[in-house]
Amino acid sequence: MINETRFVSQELKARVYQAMRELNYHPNAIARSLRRKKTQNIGMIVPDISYPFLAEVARGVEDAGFELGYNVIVCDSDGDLEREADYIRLLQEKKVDGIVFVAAGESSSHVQTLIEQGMPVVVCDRDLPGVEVDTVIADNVGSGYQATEHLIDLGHRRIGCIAGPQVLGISNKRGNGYKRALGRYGILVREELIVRGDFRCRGGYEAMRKLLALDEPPTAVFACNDLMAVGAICTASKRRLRIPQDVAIVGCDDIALASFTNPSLSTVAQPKHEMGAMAVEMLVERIKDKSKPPTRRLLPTDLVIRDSG
Amino acid sequence: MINETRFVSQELKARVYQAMRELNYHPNAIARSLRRKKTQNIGMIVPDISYPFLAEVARGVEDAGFELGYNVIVCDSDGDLEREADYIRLLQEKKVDGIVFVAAGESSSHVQTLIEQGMPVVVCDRDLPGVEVDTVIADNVGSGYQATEHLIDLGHRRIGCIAGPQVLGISNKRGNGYKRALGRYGILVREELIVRGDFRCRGGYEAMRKLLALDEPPTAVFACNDLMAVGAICTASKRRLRIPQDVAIVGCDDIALASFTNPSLSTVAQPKHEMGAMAVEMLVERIKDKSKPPTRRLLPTDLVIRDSG
DNA sequence: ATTTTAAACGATTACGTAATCGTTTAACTA
DNA sequence: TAGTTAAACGATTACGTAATCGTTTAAAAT
Repeated sequence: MINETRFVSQELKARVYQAMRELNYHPNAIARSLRRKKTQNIGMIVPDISYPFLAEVARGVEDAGFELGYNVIVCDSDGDLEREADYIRLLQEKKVDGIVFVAAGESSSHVQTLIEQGMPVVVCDRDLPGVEVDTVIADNVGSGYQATEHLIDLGHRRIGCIAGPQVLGISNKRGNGYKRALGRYGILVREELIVRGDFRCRGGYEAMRKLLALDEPPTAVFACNDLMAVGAICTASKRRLRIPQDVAIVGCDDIALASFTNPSLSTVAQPKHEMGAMAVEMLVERIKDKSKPPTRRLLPTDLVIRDSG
Repeated sequence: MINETRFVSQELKARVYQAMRELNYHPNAIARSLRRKKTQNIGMIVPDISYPFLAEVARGVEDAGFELGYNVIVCDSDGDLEREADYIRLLQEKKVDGIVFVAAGESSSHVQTLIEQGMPVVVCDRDLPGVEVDTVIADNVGSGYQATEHLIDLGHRRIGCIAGPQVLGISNKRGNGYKRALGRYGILVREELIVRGDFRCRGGYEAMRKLLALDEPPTAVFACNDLMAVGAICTASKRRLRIPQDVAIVGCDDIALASFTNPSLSTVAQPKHEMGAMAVEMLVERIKDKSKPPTRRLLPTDLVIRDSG
């Protein structure tokens, strides 16, 4: 009938559609979901949808979902493992067909549990160790490497790094790329040149102050995301340092504002929208075939050279 | 039983919960929705979730939804009325309990239709003319007024305005506030001092170029949002103009970055998170009682004076 | 002792769809 | 002409819940 499951004569078809119009009939997706055992809904769990980077990833998820016939239930875990667990339970009860997962913490237990219960999951933007799960991620090590290599190419040897919250954690691949580039070019990694930030402007601002307070401040700085780079530029400007002559600064992400900072920000562009869209594509593949082996996609990043370094 | 609809003895209760644990039983929200005729889901229709302002509003919606027991299905209309209509149909078929609506265009026909069909709706962030609907909105006229009055207080008389896409449309309340402030202080509104932008950095950048190209450029500029203000700062900096001495600039929104531009951006802070949260609270009230008269909440804004003006 | 009342719980049914099964009619083969 | 096959469609049932109705048992009232 309506769902083209068998042959229906033209005449009856016409009469049915006519009646649908007259009665203002619209299919009830809830009843349909109950019967078909699929909802055409997917969940997206993120630490904070208002964080610009994730907002753009979410937009990619949304766009691909629309294209492929899925609605997206967005869940802000707020970096809170308990709230994350609450949302996971809710999404399971609401029978979403799959989940795009941007983890709140380093732990992989939540995803592990989901997988074991047969829920299709794609982990997005971060690696979770020890879980066999579809993953889509940007080349973060490569990003740090690209940025640092660029600064080395410019002649810098004393290069600082404004890292994320956990310098040693799995999260800081970008910091690892920084170290690898230094090593590759025979430059000693100096721990005093690596300062932690909080991935926001304020953290970059404070971190830059610490770097500039060193006896021998760096001549260039790689900030592990653009927000912190903006904070770092702010610090340098207040000190009346010229960028890039006195300190060069390179960020990471390429947020929309990066072209319009003062000076404009050199950065390593991340494929944010693409990452979200690919997560959904992989998720739909997984929904279709739950038995195939998990894949891991590493998306390349682009060095964008502007005026800050 | 589980839903506390009648008395059950302690003993049986214990046995039931025991069995639930043993069988790993979890209620099926789809079946429950079908039976109860409510889904505990709400839809949020926005032009673009990756636009920072809307991302923060969405976060407010998400937080209040979580608190009140609702999940949020986010729908990006992408400013496209057809896609908006598609999403509306989908949300209706999926039987969301209500919709938070940030309209794609100026037309109110979509909302009008929703209302007529009995769907609870709260319009957020923009007024839709001619529809009786719950609305929560920031004081945009007041914002423009506050910003402009501040510039007048600083002694400026020749004040430019970087407006949104439709200068005359209902959308540009902030521009109207600008005009009202000028009028209030007996300053003539000069059309050549009002330039349209696109609400993004690029548009602010271009608009500022136009303003500076005038025979008599303004000594101060009110940009109708912060992204355009950042673009304007960028233009002024490239021209080696000092801010605020040569041109003062005031923005609107107070995005996270506003404290870290160079110089830091004076702006009119909008209650973004609060607006989203209030939209959900109003929506839940509406869901409870569909017959009460619609209300309109006007949220106050705050002038934040920093270094740019 | 008999009736009344309430506590406690089992059993039935509707929600709106889609898959399955079964029935009618016509066409086609032997 | 009888038997076979397929086209076209109506009718039944399951999906998992919650509201309603009905039944049993015990306590309370007369």
